[in-house]
Formats: sequence, structure tokens, C-alpha cells
Amino acid sequence: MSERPSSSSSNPPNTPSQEHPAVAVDVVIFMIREGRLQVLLVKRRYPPFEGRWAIPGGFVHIDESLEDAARRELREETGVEDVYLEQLYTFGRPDRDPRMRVISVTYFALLPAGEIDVRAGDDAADARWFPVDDLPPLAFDHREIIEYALTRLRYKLEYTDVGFQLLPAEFTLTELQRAYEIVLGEQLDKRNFRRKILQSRILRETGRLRAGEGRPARLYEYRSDVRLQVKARRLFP
Amino acid sequence: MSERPSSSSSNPPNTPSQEHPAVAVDVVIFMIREGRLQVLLVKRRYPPFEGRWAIPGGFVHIDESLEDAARRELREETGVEDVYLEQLYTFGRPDRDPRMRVISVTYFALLPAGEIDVRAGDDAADARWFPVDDLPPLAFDHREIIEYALTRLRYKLEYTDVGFQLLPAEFTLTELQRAYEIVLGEQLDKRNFRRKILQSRILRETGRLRAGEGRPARLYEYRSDVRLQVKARRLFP
DNA sequence: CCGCCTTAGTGTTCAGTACACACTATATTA
DNA sequence: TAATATAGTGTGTACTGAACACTAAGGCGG
Repeated sequence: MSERPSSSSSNPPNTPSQEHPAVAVDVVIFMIREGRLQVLLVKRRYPPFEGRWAIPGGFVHIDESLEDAARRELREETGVEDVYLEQLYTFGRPDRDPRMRVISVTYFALLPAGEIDVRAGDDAADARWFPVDDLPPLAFDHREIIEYALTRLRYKLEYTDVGFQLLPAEFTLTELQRAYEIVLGEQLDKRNFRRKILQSRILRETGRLRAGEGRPARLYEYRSDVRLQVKARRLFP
Repeated sequence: MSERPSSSSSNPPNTPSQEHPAVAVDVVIFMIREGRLQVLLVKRRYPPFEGRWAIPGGFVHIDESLEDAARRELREETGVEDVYLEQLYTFGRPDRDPRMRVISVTYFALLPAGEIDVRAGDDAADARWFPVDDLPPLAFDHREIIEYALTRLRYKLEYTDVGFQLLPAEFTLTELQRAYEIVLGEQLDKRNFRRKILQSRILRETGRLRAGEGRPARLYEYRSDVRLQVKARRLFP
């Protein structure tokens, strides 16, 4: 980037101050399970906050990009590759880690609904899913990070097509609507929902049906090739 | 944050890998000048990219928050305090700085239109404003950063009230409309613009007038106490 | 096998907002 | 005082959002 050093020496400053912050990557992993929006947490095996729940994360390796580090963490806890991942925010309060200065670049991931066997990483004693509205006490500023991720997810859900990332490849319109209702925390109108989503041409009917308790439902798949244009309602004309 | 170390030792990992990235903060500073949207660039005094233009930035001090570091950079180049500042994105490609691994946490700032005397910091040979649509070759990945900041600014302009940060305390409706037109790069309808903005109650008439070539215009000020609610046009009902 | 239960699927009306569009008002200046 | 320049104002039309209830199709139990 640029290189004004911490100490304002008058020599060409080619290195930063000796003591610089550590850089960690933490990932808020969302999934719809049991009809609720849940996040994956790991139980810390070592101090600080030993025994507390935390979002998965770790230090970034010297030769990997930030996103690669986030994907590595994701893979270590869940085994999944190729899921939706987006940078969220970088948290850097000097006192956010009691041991030392740590900058945390946070990401959020969306996993498609379905069964995933989570595994605790080396430094975790356990790994579990928790509903976002029923979280245990968390380590560091991780609650703040999850709240922020949730705000962003809800926001993006309303004006982008990111919500499809929470569903498996094939789904019914009712399942899609449920996913939206679960994340947004409000009921949606069935006819308006279906009309609008079908008009958007973002779904393709697969031709298959899913049998269930009542009338079988048509199955659809997400057309990632259709670039969805959603205009924000403009503040000014 | 969390502390999986780079090396997967089996001991309690209380420190990150010895070698960790440096953390820099870079700030894209926007201002409307001479009827165009401009950014402040500094000319690098030292390698790498010696003599090239770059956005102002530097390494974060060990005991200051990221935002404090950004405000410090801003103050060093422009002398301003208390202006709009928002975290943009964190860039971390391993090869983005040829010297070493550097993570750049970027911010963007909006300065109110008016005269500002910019000063080159210690490690800069010069500091100048450049129109965003006429940038010189830039150091590092700074062009990408500016493009990203511009996208975000235009986007936020349409659905938040962030645009007022580009205007001085008192302004006419025509000046406000011009600011929007300059940033968005398109013409807006005068009557629709005025109706919508006055309906929003976000402006207060100061009672003063600004004389000029034609009929004097009423002066307004921004009411930061009015929380502006702008709903995005929802993808789904 | 048929009636009941359960979920899927479908249109219309009303209200609010977006957008297009042209003239009058008030000051300065020649 | 006439010309020029900018400020300020209202209406009609088209579209989009929101509210709302019934029919269709399959499964299951009597």
C-alpha cells in the first residue's frame, strides 16, 4: 500500500514499525437449519476466552490472500468448498484481543440448506450450530460481528439475489419463500412473492416435482447466468 | 479474534506466526472542485513506485484504531477533522506490494466543497487533486481502490443522505442538485428533485438568501437529526 | 373409491410513487 | 427600463407495491 512508518523517521521508510498488528480472518457461517437461521460456532480450547463460543477464524498465512484464508477456515470447520463468501468488515479496536493487537478481517458465508457434518478444528473443543436469535456468550467482539453480518445479510436479501445461496440446487417456491421469511423474520404474501420472482426470470423450472403431504410442488433451480438488476428506490429522482 | 496459528502446532497457540503481514490504512478523499468530483493523490517520494501518484495512507500504529489511523492520514494531508469517513474494503492480495506482505484497510472520506490547502506528508513529494475521470497512473492497486470507492459512493448517494457531506453547511437547492449530478454523472429533473427533497424534511431553510447573477436563491442546511429512512426497492414483496 | 385433508397455484383492485414536462418570479446589469 | 439570468412552482400518466380468497391436485383413511 503506502508506507508512512509509525515512527516519522526522515529516511526512506521502507518497512513498517517493528511491532505491527497480527491479522486474523473470521467467518460468520450462516445456514438455515430446523426452520431457523443458524450460525456455526466453535468452542475455544485455549485462552483467552477458553471454553467460550466464537466464530471460526485464524491468522492469515503470509502467502495467502484474505479470501483464501477465509475459505481455508470454512473448509476446516465444514468441509465445504465453493460456497458464497463475502467480505464483511474489518474490526480493529486496539483492545479487542487481550493478548495483543489483532486486526480481524471478517467474512460471511452462506451454506445451502442440507446436512453438513461440522468438525472442530485443532484449537477448538467443539463445533455447533446456534440459532442467531439464541446465541451463547461469545468471545471477543464476536457478538457484534454476528449482529453486523445479520444486518448485512437481511439488507442484501432484499435487494440482491443472494438468498438463493441458502437453498439447495433444487427447491420449491414455498421453500424459497420460507427461507426469505426465516431470514427476514416476517411473513410474505404468497401471490406477490411468486409473481415477482417468476417475473424476474431468475428461476428455471426443472420439470420435476416434489411430492409431499399435499399437492406436489414444481421444482425450480437458480439461474446464475441471469444478472439480476434490482434498482434501489432512489432518494432523489 | 481467534487464534489458529499459521503453523498447526499442537501447543496452545497464543501467538500468530512470527511473520505476519503489515497493516496499512489508505484513504480515498473525495471532494467536489471546479464542478467535478475529484480525489486527493500524493506523489510518492520513495520506492516502490517512486514518483507515482497514490492515495494517502500509511501503516497503522500499534495502539490506534483503524479509523483513528485513517483520520490521522486525513489530517496529515488536508488538516481537516470531523468529516465523513467510512470503511470501504480490505485489500490483501499477497503480491499487491512488491516489498512485503501488506494488508490495506481502505476508507473513503467526503469533504465539503470549499477551499482546502493540501500538504504533502513527509513521505510525499507533492499532493494534488485529480478529477476521478482523469486519473494519472497510480501506484499499487490504487486505481482499483478508487474505482471501488466511486462505485460505493454513487450507490450510497442514491439511497442514503451521504451526499450532503459533499456540501458546505449552507447551500442552495440548485447547488445540491449540481452535486448530485456531478457525482452520478447524469442530469436530474429540477421539479422532481426539489419536491422530493423538500418532502423528506431533511433540510431546514435558514432564512438567508444567496445573491447571484439572477434571482437570489434560498439557503438551506442539512438536518442531521432527521434520520432519513430510504427503503430499497425490494426484490421480493 | 370417495371424501377429507393438506399444500400448490393463480388475478384483480387500489393506492402511492416515479417520471415527464413549461411557465412565472425576482433579482442584476446594460 | 428592457434584457438577461437564475429561482421557484403543479399536474397528468404510467408503473409498482400491497392487500386479499379461491381453485387444483395429490395422499390418506374410512
